Amino acid sequence: MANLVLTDDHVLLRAGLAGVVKNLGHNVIFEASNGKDFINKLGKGESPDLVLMDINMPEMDGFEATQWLKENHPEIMVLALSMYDNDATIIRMLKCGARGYILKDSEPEILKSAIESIINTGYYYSDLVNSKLINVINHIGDKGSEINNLITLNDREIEFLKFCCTEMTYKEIADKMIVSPRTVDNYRDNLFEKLDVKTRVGLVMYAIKNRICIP
Amino acid sequence: MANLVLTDDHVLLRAGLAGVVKNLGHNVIFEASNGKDFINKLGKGESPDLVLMDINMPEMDGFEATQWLKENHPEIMVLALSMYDNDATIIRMLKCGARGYILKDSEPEILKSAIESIINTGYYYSDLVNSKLINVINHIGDKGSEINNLITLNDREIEFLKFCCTEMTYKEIADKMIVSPRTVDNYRDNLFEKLDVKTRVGLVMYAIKNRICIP
DNA sequence: TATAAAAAGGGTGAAAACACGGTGGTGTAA
DNA sequence: TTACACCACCGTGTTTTCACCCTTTTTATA
Repeated sequence: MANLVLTDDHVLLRAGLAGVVKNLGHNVIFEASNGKDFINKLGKGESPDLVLMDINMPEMDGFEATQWLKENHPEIMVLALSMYDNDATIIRMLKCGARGYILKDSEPEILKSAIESIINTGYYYSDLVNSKLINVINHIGDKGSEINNLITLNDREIEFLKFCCTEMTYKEIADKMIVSPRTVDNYRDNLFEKLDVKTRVGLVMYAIKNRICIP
Repeated sequence: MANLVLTDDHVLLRAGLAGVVKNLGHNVIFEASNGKDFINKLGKGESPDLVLMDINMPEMDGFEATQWLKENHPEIMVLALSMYDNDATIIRMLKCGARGYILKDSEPEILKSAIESIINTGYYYSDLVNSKLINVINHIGDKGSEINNLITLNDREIEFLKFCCTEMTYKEIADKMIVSPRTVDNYRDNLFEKLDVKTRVGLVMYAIKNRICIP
């Protein structure tokens, strides 16, 4: 029996999770609809053992909220709960301090295992996470591997990627970002190299897969 | 009190929905994880009054399943349950026969209203749906409005849109589709006109928004 | 002040975007 | 039947943007 917090912007999913975890004998001390909401509610009253954390949320996403917990309340553990199973998201979430990562279409049985494992051992490494971790190990040092460049996407590049998902030309993007078109060329070419893509469509697909741009 | 079926590929969300609708005094006769699964399970045993239908599902999506119900079991009503609130999706789902459309991040109160309204009156038109419908009315006849072209996307154009979401050049797409590059130019230009976009990125974003391409 | 990183630039060939015209098959209706 | 509209397909161009190759200047930080 543990004290949990649910953080997800989908009320109905939260209601479902609450029901499931209560059936598993755990206690939901509060629910939050995004990272900001979570931080606000934390501190008032009891502190949770474990947070079930959605990733894609408005205001403040799961990455930021988990990172914040790592820095401010390292004793509170996080189980990431996501719709997506792409490498970059999983690795990034683990880097932010998540103790485990499960998909939203998991069976309740998986959720049960994950919660219990994290409460008892501090971690839950599912096959999904393990396979991604192995994948990372196998690709360390690979030129152009996105895994090596996860953290090296700076604010400027993220901003640029968002603009790439619009119908603006690079020249227009340069105007928006108040830099020379040549600089934008550099942003693009660096990202081509980093993300191992060759066209703007490749950039757009990367941005969407990694929720840099929400379509 | 009505007999419901939940169709969604996310087990945890289904569990949540089940809890919520049971609390509302309704009866969940079975759950399905996608359209195909739903059709298979239908017929065995009791027939539902209402189906809570997710849209984006593997195997067979909510559009197809709802269309199938309209043609084969028009007495079974559908409440669409979606993550997304874009015009095209809502209109398409209503065209397929859905009696209402609510977002997954709705409050349980909304779900309650929707279910009761559909059971009692046959329809649930939320503000969301109404605003989209009004939007449609206001844009009927607008040149380039995607609303007028919802159904006129043919198989060839859909196939082309999928290829647009890759890093292939138009020439390579032409080879794949076994037509002349010039024909591909026409596909593209027609879609520019139909979807009111000006660049390939616009096509990609449309394809993703409308689940023609799943990133 | 050495050094790395960010920004800006020049030039080139390929691709994309846009324009205008043409063919053959289909269906509809005067 | 002829005429018309419609659609899928293909051809020849022009202009703009993209993708990729470099170098130089500016800025930041050790």
